[in-house]
Amino acid sequence: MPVPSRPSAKLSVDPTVTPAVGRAAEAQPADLTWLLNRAAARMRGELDTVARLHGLAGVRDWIVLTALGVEGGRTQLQLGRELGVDKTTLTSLLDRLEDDELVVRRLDPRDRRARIPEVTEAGRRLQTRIAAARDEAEARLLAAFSPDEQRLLRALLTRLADSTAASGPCL
Amino acid sequence: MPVPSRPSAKLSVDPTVTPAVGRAAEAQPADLTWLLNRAAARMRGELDTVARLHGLAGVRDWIVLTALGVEGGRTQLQLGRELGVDKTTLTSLLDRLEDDELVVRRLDPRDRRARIPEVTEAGRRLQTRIAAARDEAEARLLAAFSPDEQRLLRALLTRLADSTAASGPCL
DNA sequence: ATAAGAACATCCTGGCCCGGACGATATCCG
DNA sequence: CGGATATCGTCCGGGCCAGGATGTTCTTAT
Repeated sequence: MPVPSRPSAKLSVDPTVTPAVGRAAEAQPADLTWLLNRAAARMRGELDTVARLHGLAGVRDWIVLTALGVEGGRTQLQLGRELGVDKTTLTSLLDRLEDDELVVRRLDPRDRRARIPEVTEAGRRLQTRIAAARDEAEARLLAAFSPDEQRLLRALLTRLADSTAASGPCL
Repeated sequence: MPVPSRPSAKLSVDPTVTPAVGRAAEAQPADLTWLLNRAAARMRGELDTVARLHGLAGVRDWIVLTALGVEGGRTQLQLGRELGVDKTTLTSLLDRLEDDELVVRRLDPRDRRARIPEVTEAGRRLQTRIAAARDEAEARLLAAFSPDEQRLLRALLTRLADSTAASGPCL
């Protein structure tokens, strides 16, 4: 994950690599990988907290809910691939969600081996609530940025995310 | 952790954002949490691959190596707190690194309970090699960005990372 | 000086996740 | 039509990580 920053070279004369592991952020061009992971971990943690507060077991539950809400009709395997979770993990995730009445496993009418998970009305409502809370949390963390900066950040990250993995897993 | 927010969404109503009613206004901003996590996961994966290619078990090993290279003299517990890994996990991490002669556990002369891990010369060399490979990988992923954009991205992320967690764990 | 309590590292146990095997079903091909 | 092969979902075993218990050592108070 994150990496304790290291100067991509340049002005650092020190062969022992750049100092500063976490604190004292320091102005040098901190390693991008580390910066990204740090910021991402923070926001993921925030979202995870929100999800737990709303009764879910973690972020992943919410992601599954969201994915199903965006587009249904996929089998578990397809969904797993899309989300980047192992099929077996998805099984247990869905078990829990189904217990909580947030999703239902319907039989695929065209393939009786396959199950097609669907969000229930309750699941949809919960997903929406959590999304709203997440937006709020994001806004809080972005308070120090001007609208222009926020747009810029989004734009840059979008380009970066797109260029790296066209449609890779997101977990 | 990210959220499968929608693709370039055009006409699809995005459930991840406020469900409002009709509003088509505003090209809704792709969820920042998802963008960040996606980009971060990609880069972390890249670094992990690099670390494995160089004989390590994963990114974490490299992070430990780096942290020790930056500043030694810390006990395992202190190091664990700094890095955000559980002390027990750090124990096994160090076991492996010590087997590979990349670090050594010295006894703290002032507290015989404590061990002070130190990087060996071999460990230092390996750390440097991997850091160089990482810089290369980063540069590759940033190829589509102009120098100005790269600086801007770094600056924005630095602000975000700083504002979120002053000195939280980095794992 | 000594005894009580805290601190450090390790070991052990439980939980989570992935890879492989299994039963059920679908598809292909003769 | 019928058998061989591939696919879907679930179950089982191994590996990894966090939390609790343990042995050793340091610190503090009497």
